[in-house]
Amino acid sequence: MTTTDLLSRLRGRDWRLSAQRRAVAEVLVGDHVHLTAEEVHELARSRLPEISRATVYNTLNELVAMGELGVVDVVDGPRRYDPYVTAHHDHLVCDRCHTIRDVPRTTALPQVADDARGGFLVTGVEITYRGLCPDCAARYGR
Amino acid sequence: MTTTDLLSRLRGRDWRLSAQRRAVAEVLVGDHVHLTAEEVHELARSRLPEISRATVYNTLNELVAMGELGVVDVVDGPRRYDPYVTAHHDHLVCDRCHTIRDVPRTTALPQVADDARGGFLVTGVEITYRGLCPDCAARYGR
DNA sequence: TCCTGTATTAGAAGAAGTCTAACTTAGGAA
DNA sequence: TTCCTAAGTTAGACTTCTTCTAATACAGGA
Repeated sequence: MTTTDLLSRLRGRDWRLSAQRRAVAEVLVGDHVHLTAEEVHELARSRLPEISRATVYNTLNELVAMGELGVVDVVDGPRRYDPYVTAHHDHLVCDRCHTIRDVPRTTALPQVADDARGGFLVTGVEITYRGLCPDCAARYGR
Repeated sequence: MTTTDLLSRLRGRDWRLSAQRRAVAEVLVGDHVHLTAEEVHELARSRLPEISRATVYNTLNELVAMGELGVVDVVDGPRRYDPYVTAHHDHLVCDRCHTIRDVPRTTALPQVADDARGGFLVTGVEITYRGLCPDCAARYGR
């Protein structure tokens, strides 16, 4: 297993690693983690009780801008942050409880036909599968 | 051209078509329209000045639940509503100005591998291409 | 040590959407 | 007609999530 975690990647960056930023980065560990800002704050607080909400948001936004953190939008509810940016993957989202599951991207990357692109510069593709997670499917689905 | 517009589709439904609901539906016309709730309210107001925000939101939510209206989430900024639900298509979203462009879905539908699905019931797939629209690419891109 | 720019903080403010309670309306029953 | 009921509408309060602001703290270089 050679996945480089967020914290080690950040050491190689020209980015001041304060105690607060470290606390945020330490919490964003694992390949299948999709935390809300609130959850990150909660967890970071257990390492550094005085860390503020604004700092958590600032840090998350910076990490996203640096490309070190992904964002998953589940339509309902708050944004989720995904530290697993080292391999392309897609998301299964439960329409009921908003659980997210990672799925490897096996299909060939979809392409936009040249004539449909109309001058648009395409830099990325997101595939989101929607449906019901096992729990919600058992409870409400068929 | 045989695209059935939203309003005609609604006539075939068991759904009371009040003046307010009609105003909302009349505004959601066209195959490449992605309005925010605020924009729908604004336009509906020009037909029915006393229509309230709550009614616009209620109506939009009902139409979405009925499957007669699509939702596009652009991560930043408000949700957009897309009356073009009669043909599968995907979206190109500008990361800077949040413009949306429809693209026909030409690729085969991506599939989730059985072993990655893990009991998840998949009901739909959304493909979102991200990048810069022509205007923003000219201004900021390379 | 001083200086400068970056980070952090609490709390206010903003944006988007939902909820509440009162009011209106339409249609059916008596 | 008059009454009744259920559905629809309304203004405005409220929630939730995120960003902004202004004050303060801090770190590293001159």
